[in-house]
Amino acid sequence: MKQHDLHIYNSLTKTKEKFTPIHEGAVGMYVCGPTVYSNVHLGNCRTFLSFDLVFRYLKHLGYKVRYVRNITDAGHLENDGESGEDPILRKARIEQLEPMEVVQRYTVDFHTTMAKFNAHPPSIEPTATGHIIEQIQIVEKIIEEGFAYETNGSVYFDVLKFNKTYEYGKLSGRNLEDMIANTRELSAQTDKKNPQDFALWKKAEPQHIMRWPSPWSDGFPGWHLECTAMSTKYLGDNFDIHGGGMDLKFPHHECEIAQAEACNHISPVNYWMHANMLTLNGKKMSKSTGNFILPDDMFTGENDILSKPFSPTVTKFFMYQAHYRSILDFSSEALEASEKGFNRLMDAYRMLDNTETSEKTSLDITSWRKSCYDAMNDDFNSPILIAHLFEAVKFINALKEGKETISTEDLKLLKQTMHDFLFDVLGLQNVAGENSQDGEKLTGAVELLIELRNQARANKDFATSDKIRDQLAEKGIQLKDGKEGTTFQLFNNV
RNA sequence: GGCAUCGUGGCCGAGUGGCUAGGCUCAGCUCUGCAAAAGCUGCUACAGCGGUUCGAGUCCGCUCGAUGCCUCCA
Repeated sequence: MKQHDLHIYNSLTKTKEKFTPIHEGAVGMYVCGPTVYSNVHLGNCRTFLSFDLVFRYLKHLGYKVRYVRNITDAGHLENDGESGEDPILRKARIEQLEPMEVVQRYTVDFHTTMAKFNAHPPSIEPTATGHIIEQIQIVEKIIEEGFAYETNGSVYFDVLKFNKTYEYGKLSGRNLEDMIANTRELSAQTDKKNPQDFALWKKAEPQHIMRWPSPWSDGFPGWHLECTAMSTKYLGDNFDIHGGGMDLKFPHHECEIAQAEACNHISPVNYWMHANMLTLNGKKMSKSTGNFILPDDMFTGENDILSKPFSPTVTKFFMYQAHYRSILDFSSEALEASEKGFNRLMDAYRMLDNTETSEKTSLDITSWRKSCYDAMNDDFNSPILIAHLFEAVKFINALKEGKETISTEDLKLLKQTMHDFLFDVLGLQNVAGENSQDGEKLTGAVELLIELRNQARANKDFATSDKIRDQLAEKGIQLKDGKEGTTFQLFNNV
């Protein structure tokens, strides 16, 4: 375990708190995963990448982390009342597929996309449909405790009754009286005692395909239940971290707290973390409004929003240049700025391999390294971390020009630290790809052309030399003349 | 309407009451056959109004504006 002083902003208390896990050296973390009825869009990805950073950093600090992220494969209704359609069923109807075919298709898409972003898979990835029994047991327990009631084969959570003993609304800062006063009801609620009550179990209509037997009816679980069932099953009644998108804070996470407290009489989560939204045109990315971009469309450049394609690692770097609790707006200009910075950062890192060393070091590497940790320890402040990494870039470039010096030992520490943060913590990828066989062949061919060009330049045959340079550029290969010869770089995705 | 968050230089985006965040753009310079690339230097902002304070982007109040949630949503 590395020594650290990690502080996490807790949404429940609205303050940064020192992180102390329940079991020393181990962390239990649950994150709400996607509902797999369509391709994950970039906004969904941001949340999962925010928690990938958390996962990676906790592991980097030496914790044994059990990271549970669910797959919601039983769709919930569009509203909690009597009407509305399950989005998975709707998709299955439209595309004439079995619901589980829909689920399978988009689960695979989700995994493929996260792999492109170089996100670590969670330790356990449970599905809602795989935990129906556990969910039914929780409903039974809540009924037993007196906080739920059955009406016409459906079971609802009695929020008003719960609120007499516990506190409903403490996470999202709402109080029940206000909510009741401001209820806007469009259609009559026949089954619920109160509009604030939420479904634990819903009786299925005859046409509803996804259904399971239960003590109350053939039906399906309410949409807040799966997370309570799976988080407590794999992490215990009380665990360290629960994360999710800001838009899940209410009602989803509020209801999770209520369910868990009704069952176990203990607040389930010590640190609630909420990742903020990715916006497009100033508005939240959202499947239902069509205001979103798909990851693959941005990797290929086939979209109307961006001027060019961007790689997964650049996209991730762009996201990490903003703090996870801030809204981030997505635009072509902002992506381009990040891409240039990213390339500069990677160039500097590569340069460390052929850096000359001296007796002394003109920069305090140890204290620089500490400032990197300080940034991450302050509620995973990746933008500050990246600012520090750019300070190192400046130093590395100065080394090259002989304006600064570094000892062999410090060079090793600098390189190790850069490596740790760039690749282990941020999970970035060096896009060079020199290792493949094709890459070697390409390198050989381009180096030959570079040699021919330099001969032409020596002979002042600039017509030939410029032809080589310009035509390679047209093919997406950029020559870069430096003091120590010419190198080349492939334009991304051309 | 209710709850919450936010408004930072040309753009993006950090900021624990007092000291230059950082990236990109732009300008100048170095390098170069020319260019590109690369490097260096420069560009001091905090929505408005009032208050607390020796001192506020940072705390308090009001005004204006934006966003999220209150229906499925990361």
